[in-house]
Amino acid sequence: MKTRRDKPTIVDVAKLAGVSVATVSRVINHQGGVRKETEDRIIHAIKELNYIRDAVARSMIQKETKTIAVIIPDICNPFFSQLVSGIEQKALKQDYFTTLSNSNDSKTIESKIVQHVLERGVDGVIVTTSDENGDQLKPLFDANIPVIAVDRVLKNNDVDTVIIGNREGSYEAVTHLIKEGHEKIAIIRGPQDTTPGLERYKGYQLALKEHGIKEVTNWVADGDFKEQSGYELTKELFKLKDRPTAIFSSNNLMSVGVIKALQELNWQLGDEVSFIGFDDIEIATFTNPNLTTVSRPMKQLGEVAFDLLYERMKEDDSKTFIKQELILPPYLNIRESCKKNNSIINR
Amino acid sequence: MKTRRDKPTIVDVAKLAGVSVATVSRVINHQGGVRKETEDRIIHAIKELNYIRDAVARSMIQKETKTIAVIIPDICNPFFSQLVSGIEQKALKQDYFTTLSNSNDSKTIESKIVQHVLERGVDGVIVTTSDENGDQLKPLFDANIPVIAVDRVLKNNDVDTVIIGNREGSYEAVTHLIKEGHEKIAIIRGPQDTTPGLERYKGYQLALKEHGIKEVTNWVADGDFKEQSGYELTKELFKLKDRPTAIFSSNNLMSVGVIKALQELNWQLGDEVSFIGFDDIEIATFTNPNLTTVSRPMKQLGEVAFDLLYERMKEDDSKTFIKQELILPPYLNIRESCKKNNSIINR
DNA sequence: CTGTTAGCGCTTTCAA
DNA sequence: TTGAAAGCGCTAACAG
Repeated sequence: MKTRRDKPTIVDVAKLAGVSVATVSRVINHQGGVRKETEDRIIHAIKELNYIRDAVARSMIQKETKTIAVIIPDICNPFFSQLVSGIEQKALKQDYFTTLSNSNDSKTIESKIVQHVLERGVDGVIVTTSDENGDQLKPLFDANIPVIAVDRVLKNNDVDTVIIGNREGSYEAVTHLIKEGHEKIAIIRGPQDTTPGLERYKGYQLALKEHGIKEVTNWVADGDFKEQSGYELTKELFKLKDRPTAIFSSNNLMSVGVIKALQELNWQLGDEVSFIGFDDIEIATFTNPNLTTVSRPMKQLGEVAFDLLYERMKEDDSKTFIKQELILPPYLNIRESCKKNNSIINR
Repeated sequence: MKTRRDKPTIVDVAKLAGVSVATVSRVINHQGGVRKETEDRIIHAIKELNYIRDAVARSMIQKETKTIAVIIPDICNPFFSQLVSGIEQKALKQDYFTTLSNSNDSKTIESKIVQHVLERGVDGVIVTTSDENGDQLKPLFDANIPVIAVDRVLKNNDVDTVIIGNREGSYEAVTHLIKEGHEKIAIIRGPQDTTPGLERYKGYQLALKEHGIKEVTNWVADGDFKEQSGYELTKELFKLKDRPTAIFSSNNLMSVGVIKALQELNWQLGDEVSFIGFDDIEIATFTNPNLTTVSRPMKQLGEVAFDLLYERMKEDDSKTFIKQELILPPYLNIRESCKKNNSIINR
């Protein structure tokens, strides 16, 4: 075990310099009002003892934390990196410090994080929860710490929320496909018990309906937001006698699976089948043709989230809470994978 | 301004439960030896007041915080995500909590992070520094907090270090190219004043030398580890009367630039020019042919780093410090972009 | 089983 | 210009 007992304290310095601790404290904190001569003696003693003031003891008195905590479910997902990046930048401008924790999509871990965050003290929290029911965040509410939910909602809590228009995004994507002449459009759905999974499907349905296209059961495939499911479901679609002429994938990971399957099947992207995926993805510009995607302003999402949090932190406690919900619009990143192509349409 | 002065303390709980603080402390820390009935009363009081124990005050006494800080230069770089992921997992097993901070490759910010980390208290720090000179980390050393440098060295400090064999990696890559029949091999270098930049170049030189191939100035291009430079330098190489038959790129971002340039130039990858890049990259399996890369076990890097840190944290201070330096081997991820291809070699 | 009390190392009145 | 002393919130002997 480490022993840090032998570290010199302010008392040691005071003794060596022949002054009181108060005086030492004054020079350490550059508060002035100390005779030059005394100060020199103290500084000398500090050097002599290699004294370092204990930051922990200090922060016990100086209560301000100027710190916010960010909790995300997957640090390896580039979307969250972007999000955090946006938060951090804004925070720094207001002189707030950001600490990041990764729940790894585990409610248990998220719960531990909350505990930790609370014990060490923060002024506010921004969270993309691993569980939209949100019981694990209750201690934060109890402690009256401002919380902002981002990208995922908290179903049973009155919490400020910033999300992206899921339904609008997929609606636009599918509409675009339709405008390009497609009618046989498949969707690879995400889990229907999550907001993004459900909402993106609803957007799909809406687009079809508005254009008088009937939904075909065979073309609605149920994935789980993971790469493998996109891969497998694409292979299923390929087997169909009546193949779709376009595929809409509900998230980035599944898109990767779709593209891999397409390559293996030799199902020509852009030529025999069009594609749009929800969420941008690094490989988008390296496939041939490039992938059209529904993109989300992740960085902006982070910025907005911080702004909202900042407002809450500055606000007086007594003010009655009125939940704010912001929905940022996604945008269609039109590249080549969904271009009108007569060889598809008229075959 | 928020007022949180009124946070309940252990004294409040004690009062409400009608016991002493000692007893409250006992139940908080699950030390046992408290009558069930009393305990219930205390727990009730804690709930009632929404009491959370102050970790800062606590760690003033119990010198352990069970928390480590990780400092990285770029949260958006997937390599660091992987690294952190490795650290976190190991840490969790030993019941350590990980907090992550992003210096954004700024020495100033890194310095602030250090200050913050010190004030809130941690048992150890793992850092990929933004500045290999490392003055900004001095306060950590002064405070005698164990520090592990990872992926980047700290030139002027005696610090345990875990890195990947940069020289070996590029040596292997270039050797592989040579074995495939290439002699005209270009390198896109990184900045020569950074360890990775320099070392990777040295590996390149070594491989050439060992196989009796003379280095050609025209084929040594100076990049800056950013995508744009890879892109531009590839275009320069293409203009050469005597074009190389293979390109070795010193990092992931530049590789992306190289591939983009190749596509634009219609300089056929795998057919007219072979390619190997240092660092794996998501697009590797989406180009045609797939990209061969020098891969690094980032996750393992993180695991090893934590193990080392753990050792240091458990160690007695009195032990004289002997710097440890671990170098993990990279490995060649051979895919298709460097296959022997007679149409290249013998033209 | 439970309470009293002495710190942890520092900052900050209040006096001198 | 300096010092004495009261905490910050908690833990850990030591007593009962």
